[in-house]
This record gives sequence, C-alpha cells and structure tokens, in this order.
Amino acid sequence: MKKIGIKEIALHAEVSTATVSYVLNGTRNVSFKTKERVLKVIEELNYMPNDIAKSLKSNKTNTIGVIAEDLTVFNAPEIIDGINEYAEKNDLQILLTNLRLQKRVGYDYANTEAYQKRAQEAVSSLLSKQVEGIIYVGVHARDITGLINTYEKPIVYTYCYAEGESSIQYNDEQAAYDAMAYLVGKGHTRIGIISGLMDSIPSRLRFNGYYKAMTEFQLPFDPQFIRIGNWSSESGYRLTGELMQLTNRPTALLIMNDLMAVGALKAAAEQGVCVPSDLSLIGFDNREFSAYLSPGITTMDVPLHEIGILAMKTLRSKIDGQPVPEEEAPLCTLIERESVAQIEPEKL
Amino acid sequence: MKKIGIKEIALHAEVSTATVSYVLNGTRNVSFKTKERVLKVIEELNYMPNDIAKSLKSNKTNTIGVIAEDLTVFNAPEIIDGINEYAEKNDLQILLTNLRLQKRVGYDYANTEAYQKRAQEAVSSLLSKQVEGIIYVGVHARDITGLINTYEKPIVYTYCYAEGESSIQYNDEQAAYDAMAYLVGKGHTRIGIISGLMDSIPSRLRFNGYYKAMTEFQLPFDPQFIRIGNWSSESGYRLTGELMQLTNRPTALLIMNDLMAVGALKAAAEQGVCVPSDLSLIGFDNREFSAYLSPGITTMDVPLHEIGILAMKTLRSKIDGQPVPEEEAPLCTLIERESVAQIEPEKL
DNA sequence: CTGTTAGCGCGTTCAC
DNA sequence: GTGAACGCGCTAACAG
Repeated sequence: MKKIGIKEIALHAEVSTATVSYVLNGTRNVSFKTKERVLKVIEELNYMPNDIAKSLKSNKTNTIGVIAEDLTVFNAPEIIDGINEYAEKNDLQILLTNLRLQKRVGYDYANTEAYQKRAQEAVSSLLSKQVEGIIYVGVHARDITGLINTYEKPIVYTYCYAEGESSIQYNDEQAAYDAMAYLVGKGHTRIGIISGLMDSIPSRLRFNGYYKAMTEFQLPFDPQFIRIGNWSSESGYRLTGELMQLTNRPTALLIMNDLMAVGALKAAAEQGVCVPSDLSLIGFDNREFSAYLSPGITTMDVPLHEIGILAMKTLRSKIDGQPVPEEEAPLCTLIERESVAQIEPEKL
Repeated sequence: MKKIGIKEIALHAEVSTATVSYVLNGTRNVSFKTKERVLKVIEELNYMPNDIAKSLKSNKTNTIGVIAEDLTVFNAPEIIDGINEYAEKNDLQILLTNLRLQKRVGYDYANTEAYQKRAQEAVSSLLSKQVEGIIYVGVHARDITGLINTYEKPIVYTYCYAEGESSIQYNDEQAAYDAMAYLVGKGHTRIGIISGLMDSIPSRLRFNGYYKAMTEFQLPFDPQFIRIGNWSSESGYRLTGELMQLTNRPTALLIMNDLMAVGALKAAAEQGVCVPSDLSLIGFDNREFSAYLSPGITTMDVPLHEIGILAMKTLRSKIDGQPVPEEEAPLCTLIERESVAQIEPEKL
C-alpha cells in the first residue's frame, strides 16, 4: 500500500496541492464546493499528514524533549504524567529519554562523569530532532550546573536545578512547617528531626521550616534531637534507634522521607516503642508503600503532578519568548494516616 | 545566533554540500585532506544535524511511538525502561504518549468507549510523526482487539493483546507452578488460591499452573480453597477472611497480586492468624511495598524490564520485515522474603 | 475571492 | 569532488 500524500489528493480531487493545503489548514478561503470535494477524497484515500515535511518548512515540531534521569524512580512517572496532561491539552508531543541513572551508576550522584557524557548525548539527540525545548527530571534535588549544554534552547529543570536556568520548586519550607504545626496541634512539643543529605536543597529548606516552627511555637530546643540521615531506610533505622536511647526522648519525629520513616518504624518496633502511641512519625513523599504499612505513615505529599504541569507552562513561555510568569510554588499536602497520635497529657 | 546547516559548512570549507554530507555519513570516500577540512569547520561552527530534513528524504525517523495506557501504574515505568535500554543501544528515539487511563476513566477498563477515541488519536498523532512502529503498554492484561487501527504500521502489545497482532507474553503458568512448588517444598499441602478477575489472561494461566501443581504433587483438592478476587486489596482481605473461617483451612495461599496479599495480611492479623507461622502467603508482582511490610511478602517478580526489551526486538523485526524470532517467554522469578514458612510437621 | 504555479526548507544521492 | 533533483507540504506571488 503506497503512501498517499497531498499530491495524490490533489490529483483525485482535480485541484492543485496548494488548494489541498489550504483546505487542510484553513489557511485561506476555499469555495465550499471544492472544499467538500477535497475533504471527500481525503476521507476516501485515508490521507495522513506528514508532520516531518510540515516541520521542515515551518520550523516547528510541536515536540518537547523530556530527559528523565531515571524513569523508574518514584517521582518521575508522576511528574511526567503532569507533563503529559499539559502536552495533550496543547497538542505537544513528548520525546522521552531515560538516562537510567540509577541502573547505570547507582546512587552515587556526585559522580557526574559517569553520566555526563550520556546526558549531553541525549540533549544533542533531542536537539537534532528539533525539539522546541527540554524538561529535565532529576532523581534527587541537587545542583547540576554545567552538566549539559542546550545551545540556547530553553530548558526547565525539575527535581534539580542549575544556575541561571529555570527550575521548578515547590514549597518545602512550608511543608516542614505545616508538618510541625500538625504535630504541635496533636500536643507534641519534643519533636526530633531526621533529615536527608545536606547536599540537597529540600533538606535545607525543610530544616528552615522546622526551625521556624520551633521558634514560633516556642518548642524546647535540644540539639540531640537533630539527626542527619542519608535518605535510606537504614539511616532512618539507625538514627531512630539512637533517638530512642535518649533519656528525655522526643515524642514525635519529622522524617524527611518515607523510606527513612520505614526504618524508624522498624527501630521503634524492635525497641518496644509503639507507633503512634509512644512515638509519632511524619514522613515526606507519600510513597505508595506508606499506605500499606501498619500503622500507615502520615506523610507530606509532594505535588509532583503539578510540578510537571508548571514545568511545561514555564517552558512554553520561554519557547514563546515571553517572560516566565511568576507562580506561587505549589504546596505539599498532608496525608493523614495512623502514625501520629494525639499526645496524652500524662505523658508530658 | 543563526542556525547553521550543511550549506554554511560547505561554504566555509569551500566544498559542495554533497561532500559535507558524505563526510558526515561516511557514505562515500572523501580524500583525507578535504575530510579534515570539513570536520574542522563542523567543529568550529558547532554544526548540529537536522534530523527532520534527513528523515524527509530518507523516509526513516528512527523513532518508535510508545503508548502507555497509564504511566503511573506500576508496570509501565519498568517496561518502558526496558524499551529505553534497547532504544539507547540501537539509536532509536521514543515518542511517548500517556493515555492517562486511570485518571481519565478510573478502573472501569471494560468501558472502552471512554478512551478509544483518545487512543486512536494518539496513534494518528504518532503516525503523522512518522514513527516506524508502536509499542502499546497496557495497564492490565486483557483483550483490546479492535481498539485501535495502525494502518499497517507494525505494533506490539505488552500487558494486553489484540487478535492477529504481536504481543509479548511472559510465562505465567510456570510462575504459578513455581510458586506452588516452592510452597510444597516448604511442606505445604493444603494450598488455597486467590485469583484476579477472570477476564484476564494471567488469571487463567496462573490457574493452569496451580492445577498443574495440584495434580503433579497430588495435593488434596478442596473447591472451597479457590476464591476469585478482583485484584484489589479489599478483595484479598475479604476472601482471606472467609478462608480463615474454614474448619480445615489452608496453610498457604497463592495470591495473584501483592495488593490482594496486603489485604490477606490484614485479614490474618485481625483474626489472630500469624503470617507466616500459621499461614504462608505468596504474591505476584513484586511491588515496591511488598518489601517494606512486615513480614515482607514473598512474591513472583514479573520480568517487566525484559518484556520491554522483547517488545522492541519484536517490533524491530516487524519494521525490518523480518520474521519475528520465536523467543522463550521470559520467566517470573521468586523473590523470597518472610511471608512463607516451613510448615511444622505437627501442624499437619 | 478562489485557484494555480513554483520555490523553499535541509540534507541525501544520482549522474557527471 | 560537484551540481541538481528530490522528499512533502507550505505559502508567496500571480492569474482569472
């Protein structure tokens, strides 16, 4: 079956290719009669436009490149889902590149050499395909300034950032503050914190929220309550274990991701500390597993979907050469489950 | 900064565009001297090829369309990761469409009308972009014959199938059989089963494996041990509750997905049945949460990554007009965790 | 206002 | 090593 193009349509409808093009795009008036005739032939021959040819002339591909550092990491699908939602509504196509960072170099994000070459190749490929812009989806919020060069093509970073480039942020400080306010509302005052690695912006911002709540609610400050984890379940386990050994231990823990909260749950169980009656936990990320644990982990849901949409909006503005609209950083939302209890007065 | 093309290169290197093209593609011998000169200019001017123009002439885009029914459903990222691995190795690009089926119409897969139009639009868009083939990633293994028309372009289905088209299968029967063999090896004989919906091929195949093991190992057959669930955690909870009420209840359960296994765990806990000492459970899917539950759920891991790779291999053969090589259906692998115990003789 | 002719975009490739 | 046609659809310029 031969490919049929605009030329065949013109032939069968006994008009010129120009007329067919005008009918197709509504670029100019075409008499009702010829229009009908052309449309009928298009229908009959099952014409399918060739966007490649179209793009060559128009210099527009309506295609956005998406580079995911690792598609199988939990945040990526939901961010891309947001990207897809926006793309669908705006007739944009997504050219996806998956760097497969985790599988390629494991968790050693600092070792950029291991994937910088591949990342730059991905960008070059996308640029060759004439994408109109790129969205980069990191695995882990960190600085990747200088990692890639897009040769002036607009790029928007999510879950990471680069100096001088747009990146989408959400309100991490507020999230931590909200989590604290929630714990305080439940009667807690001795609240410990287990952070993620300090090379990450979210860690620092969440600390800000923590401190802000500490001062605002005039909570007792004990430096021993502050622990630095590394995002892993193991670190949550170990640090919670340590915290439970303190003589005047915290009644609640703000934990910067659900993975560490799992470790905390395990440590508590092993030490005979009951969650939530003896120890309340609040995590971050709203990972799927958090709902299935017992107790279910109360957690701050990160607005991944919205981040995807915002990234597209921002990118679109840059592509169109418009100023990027200032948007409020989206908020995290508290997902209430069973890992936080109202503290009973006699325990204080 | 003006876009520089092959013409500028030719100009600066004082050769014809043809020569530049030959240098670029190695399509023909070019004298060492001119080649050097051309390459130097290419380097200096930072030339980037325009794949759009290339594709127009060559009629090859090296692009594969991927339609995911829902990217946020657990199987999709891993299948696509396999697709990506193959794509990277073979210099193929991925044009991704996410139907967002779950968010669009929820779990009512039978209601095809709700997304058929969108699915067909997605196909048409991809065809307009001149993809060389399409991979369809379903959310749920079922028959979608007639849902879409690809107008002769090759398509390969994963996690669903359509009559007369290629689809990638894995060995579900063997998986169920292996799971049973594992339970038998642990001393179990009274083994119940909680299936998924019977409109799904995996359900039926896994039943086959179950029956095969039942007869081969000469296990006592009790029709009451067979329960039909609907894949949801709730159904696992309900059916396990019922099974625990039986006077001569099973000592182990083969459960067709981890979600129902979570429900089973909950039902057991509520009825004071201890997993695994009183009841062994084995699930399917190796969902992330299965590792974090206590006890961790022993489960059959579905070879999603390999399915993605196989889909690409198959598609490639079809694109090249070669016969699709007969490959062994990949196997599931047992992930041993803590939900299965050796049965103690006195319990029999 | 409706329809046509012809050149263009950019890289490939045949014929010389 | 080169000139020029070509792929396919768009669109400026022109004609009726």
